[in-house]
Amino acid sequence: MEPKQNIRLCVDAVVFGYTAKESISVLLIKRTIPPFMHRWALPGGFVLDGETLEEAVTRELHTEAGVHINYLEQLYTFGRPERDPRGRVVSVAYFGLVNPTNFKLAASSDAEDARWFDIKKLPDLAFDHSDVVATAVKRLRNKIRYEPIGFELLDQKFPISDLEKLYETILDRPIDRRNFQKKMNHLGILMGHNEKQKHPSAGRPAKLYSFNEEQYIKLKQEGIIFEI
Amino acid sequence: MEPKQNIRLCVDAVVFGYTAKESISVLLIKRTIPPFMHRWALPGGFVLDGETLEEAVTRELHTEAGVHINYLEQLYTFGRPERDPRGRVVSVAYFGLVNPTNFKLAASSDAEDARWFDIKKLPDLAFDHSDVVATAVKRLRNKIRYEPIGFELLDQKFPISDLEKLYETILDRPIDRRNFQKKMNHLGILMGHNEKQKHPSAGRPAKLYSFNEEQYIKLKQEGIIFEI
DNA sequence: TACATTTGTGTCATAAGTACGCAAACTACT
DNA sequence: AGTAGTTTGCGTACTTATGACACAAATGTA
Repeated sequence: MEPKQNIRLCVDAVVFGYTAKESISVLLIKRTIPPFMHRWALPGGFVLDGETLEEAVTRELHTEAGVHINYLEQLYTFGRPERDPRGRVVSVAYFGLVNPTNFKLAASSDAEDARWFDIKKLPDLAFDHSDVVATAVKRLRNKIRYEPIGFELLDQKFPISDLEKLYETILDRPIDRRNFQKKMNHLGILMGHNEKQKHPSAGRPAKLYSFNEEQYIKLKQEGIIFEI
Repeated sequence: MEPKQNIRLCVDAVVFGYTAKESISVLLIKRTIPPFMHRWALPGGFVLDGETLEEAVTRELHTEAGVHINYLEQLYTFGRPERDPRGRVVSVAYFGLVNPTNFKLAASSDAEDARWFDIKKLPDLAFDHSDVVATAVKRLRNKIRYEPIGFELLDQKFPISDLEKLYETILDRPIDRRNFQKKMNHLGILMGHNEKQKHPSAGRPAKLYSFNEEQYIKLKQEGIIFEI
């Protein structure tokens, strides 16, 4: 009655980080085992029988790259029968954000190496992982326009210009600095601190802000839509 | 090296239809086999080894309910270990839209019955299917605000007021008829026909329109954002 | 023919978005 | 010190979008 299936299930994670304050990076690991041995790939692996999908992703990220994740959501499930040379492997992909300055990447036994790659300069990836990354980049571009996910990528306190540059990088278009500040102040999801940027390379030191999550949740409940 | 997995994969479909022109319905089937025998559930079933996920959904919709689908996209993958009493079954849920006036529901051997249910008056569902439906309703409400999916639910030619009532139903709030018309005309994704509504119950007969997909694709490429 | 009803078009006030100008606060160089 | 260069913070004027509402046109019905 229930057909015998020969399908295995894995999870993969597309984790974005904002490193050099000028480009968006994605976390990749170098495979130590076939197929695609010594090729770069997304961190991920087979789901264990008793764990949830989120647990599987978190576990793999920890063991393969030593990453503690700030934000994680499900992205898409890739199920093309030919996507894995070993046989039928369906992969549930996740979308993650971290602030890379918070920790050091640590490749484990499962991975030769773990590194950040600029999303505009990716190497050839294993499996269909370039499709997965492309899907994640689309999600990132869409999502940042109406949800305040940018804060997960920055330090806790930051000048508004950092946030603006992040938006410019992700959306890949210039944004008027003054209108962006006006909009952010108007939205009220930033909390000002009586602190200033320490060592600006040049120019007037900027006031530091942090994300006011309480205010954001309040606005969301009132149905106010955040959009850039 | 690769752990022996005991996970099975199935697909489920949340198919919406706009029937009585006053409420949104979802397609459910009555199960003939345990678990949850004789309970209402989403159409779906196990994925076959050689088929894609989309093929699996389409096949199940066809065999269980005789439905030809207008629009289909992936919704979310549900993977809680306890979601199926038979063991670990991960389900990839899909989101579909049809115009129910185009065909007759036909329950097959796999289902005792297939019926449309008002999304506000759902019966107790099998498995975690009420979570799945809730996720799909959220997606429907979000999606209709910035993508012209409403057309999949209406006849090919329709008066603007039908489209407006559909939006009011899905968003569950009143919309100013005149501003809605203005906005639709301004967007230019409607194509007017030199035809009028045949038998209006009362009042001036409305001009009939159809969706101008070409124009929509053009606008989308130019980066113009559609929003209600 | 009068009336209820629904559509099509328009107006007007207000809110939001866009493109700038300019002074304040800092660094670096002379 | 003083001056040039840079970046921030705040403001202004113009354009565009949104929301509330008025009114005539086209139909069915009494």
